[in-house]
Amino acid sequence: MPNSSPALDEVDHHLLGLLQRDSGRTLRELGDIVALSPSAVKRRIDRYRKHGVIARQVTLLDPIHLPTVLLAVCLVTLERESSRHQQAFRKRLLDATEVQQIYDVSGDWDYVVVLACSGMPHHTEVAHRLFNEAPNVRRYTTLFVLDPVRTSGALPTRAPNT
Amino acid sequence: MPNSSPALDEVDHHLLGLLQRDSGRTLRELGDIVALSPSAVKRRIDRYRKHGVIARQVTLLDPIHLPTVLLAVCLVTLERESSRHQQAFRKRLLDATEVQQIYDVSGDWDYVVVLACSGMPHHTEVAHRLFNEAPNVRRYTTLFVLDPVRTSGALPTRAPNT
DNA sequence: TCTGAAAGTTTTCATCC
DNA sequence: GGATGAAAACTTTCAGA
Repeated sequence: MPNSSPALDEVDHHLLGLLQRDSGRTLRELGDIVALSPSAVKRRIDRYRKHGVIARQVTLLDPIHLPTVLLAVCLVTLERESSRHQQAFRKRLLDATEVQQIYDVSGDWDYVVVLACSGMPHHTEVAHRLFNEAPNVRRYTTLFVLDPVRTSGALPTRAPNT
Repeated sequence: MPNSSPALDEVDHHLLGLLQRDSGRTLRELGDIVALSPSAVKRRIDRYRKHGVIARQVTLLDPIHLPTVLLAVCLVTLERESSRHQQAFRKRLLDATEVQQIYDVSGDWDYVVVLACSGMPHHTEVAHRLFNEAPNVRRYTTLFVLDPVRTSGALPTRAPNT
């Protein structure tokens, strides 16, 4: 069970926004921006980590500079929504390194899955394994990414007018 | 125009994989893993940056710990694919902070757009502004995210069997 | 291009407010 | 919670191979 996070104040929202856009700044730079000492900034960041608000820090690569990368958005509907089958389907996806994103959604489809493969043969193999061979996929369609216009963004840490 | 990247060797693939999963390691830790001195690791990372392979370093938040966040995947088809209208549509999306991801895709839809809003009223307002008020959106559908099973992943830096 | 060491910064931590 | 300052750790740079 995740820790219930204490309320975030203005400085927290500011810091989390800064960190989501660029995690390369030093504690001093962050402190200068939010008017706090480096150690005060550190204590806050340590708290976000402890409470799980911060999941992790990563380096994002530019797909444009990796010409072999073939991104695809797959829309999937399962045969039955029994918990057991859902779990099996999810596990299969989570175990595949090619699966960039998985969203369990409501609406016309059950899942949105973003695949990052190295070329079409790789994609075909992965899609076949994940979707055709799965016992409970009713239907799926693949939208190949022609241009990854934006591939990551920040999450809002609070309500819009707060 | 982006620099054409020189070929990546084994160590490069290894390093880029490590950095994509966790950018918090020190040069020494990375060096221990790939059997290189800290300065050799640094020279390589500097090179990735210079060539644009590394886009940026960011902190990822856990949507589960931001209970107000409402994620949605929107599928959009435009009225006409004229370059001018495409550009206007893209600019609108790129200017909106709520737009997490934008994929220009082939297939049943023209664009896949991931929105991160703070609650349903916010989402409704954003979707209305981006899709209903746009002059060239023929149709769109919204898949609300019930569970963000996985929200980020690494890109493959090379072909699968290389 | 690597290593290893020196110089410069940043992070960490103990202490006090 | 926050500030400060000193110690530890890390990054950066550069000479030498």
